[in-house]
Amino acid sequence: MHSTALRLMTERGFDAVSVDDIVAAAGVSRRTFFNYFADKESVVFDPDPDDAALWAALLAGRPPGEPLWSSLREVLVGYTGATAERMLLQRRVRLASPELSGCSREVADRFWAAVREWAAARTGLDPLRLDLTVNAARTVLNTACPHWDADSGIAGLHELLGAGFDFVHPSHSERISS
Amino acid sequence: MHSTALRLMTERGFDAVSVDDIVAAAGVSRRTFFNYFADKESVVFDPDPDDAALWAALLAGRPPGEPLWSSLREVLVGYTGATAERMLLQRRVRLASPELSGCSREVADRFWAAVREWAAARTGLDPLRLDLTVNAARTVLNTACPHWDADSGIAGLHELLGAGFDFVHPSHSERISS
DNA sequence: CGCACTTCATGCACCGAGTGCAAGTTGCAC
DNA sequence: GTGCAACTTGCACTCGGTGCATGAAGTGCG
Repeated sequence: MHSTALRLMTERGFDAVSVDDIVAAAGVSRRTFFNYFADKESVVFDPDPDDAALWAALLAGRPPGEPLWSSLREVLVGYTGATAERMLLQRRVRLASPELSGCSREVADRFWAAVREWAAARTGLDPLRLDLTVNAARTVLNTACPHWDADSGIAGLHELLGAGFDFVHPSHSERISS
Repeated sequence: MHSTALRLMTERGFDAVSVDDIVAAAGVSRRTFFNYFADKESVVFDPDPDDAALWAALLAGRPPGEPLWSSLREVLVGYTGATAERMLLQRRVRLASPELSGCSREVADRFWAAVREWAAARTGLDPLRLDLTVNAARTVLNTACPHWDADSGIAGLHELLGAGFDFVHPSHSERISS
């Protein structure tokens, strides 16, 4: 069902594919679709259920004392690398769906909620600066993706991420996160 | 109609107020509502029609040679200052509407499109870094607002904006925008 | 085998957002 | 008055999304 939906969306674009189209093509009922996906956007942006374990491992694997900003970069590189096919597929859906350009979201909120929680437990940053840092990382990802030429593969995205993380560099994040 | 809608939303929350509620309370037809607002969210987030002139003046008023990052901060301070009542009202709607917490948007896309265009014409930044800078500014605003205690007035927001702009400081933006 | 139990898909009725269109209504210029 | 433009309205319709009850498998067990 998932792949059917994504196929239709890459062919026709997000808005041009209704939920009825998807369930008809996938041979399931409309209600079943909404048992699996919270909404239509979830088809594109929600991670595999077991991705939670993946990003938890990535977060847990960051060496103690590493600057928060560096940790965020590495986790994003690791996560997008491990889910490269999904990222590429997603990119194709976006290219076919100009109406999604206003949607600044590349990975699910659950991911960022986990990141924030992890960062809060790890650093002594005040809440404002903590949110600024995490949201800045999110912005780097969300800004890099539209500039990403999918033909360059996931390495191309990682290059953009690296440049973005170097460019947007919240001050003092190394000193504070020690 | 606009004030009626905002009043209902601050009382009951965004989702708990249907468009039918609004038009019934305002004494207009449902269709007329959608002649004035593109969608329900526009009631909360869209600017006054003549705000466009305001932000255009703010952008045009930045001294030549000023670092892009500083310009963005000053424009945001100026804009939120000039529309202080709206910002405060908006904050109250958000507080009454937990369902809006996932919506990272404080001012309309039109505003940011204008900012981006202005910045593109003004600086020699490559597209990626340009988007990173503008989006970082947007993130600072969107992050500051949830941390804003509306009782502190618009000055409280400006304090958070200042701290945010100081903390998130895209590298070299002074040198490049010269 | 028959029985209970859970799990999952399904149909159905329903709500709310949003659009297209055609028919009015108002007001203004001539 | 007539004509015209701008605005409002009602209506029918599409689509996304939810609550609920039903019913079909599949599983463990005596």
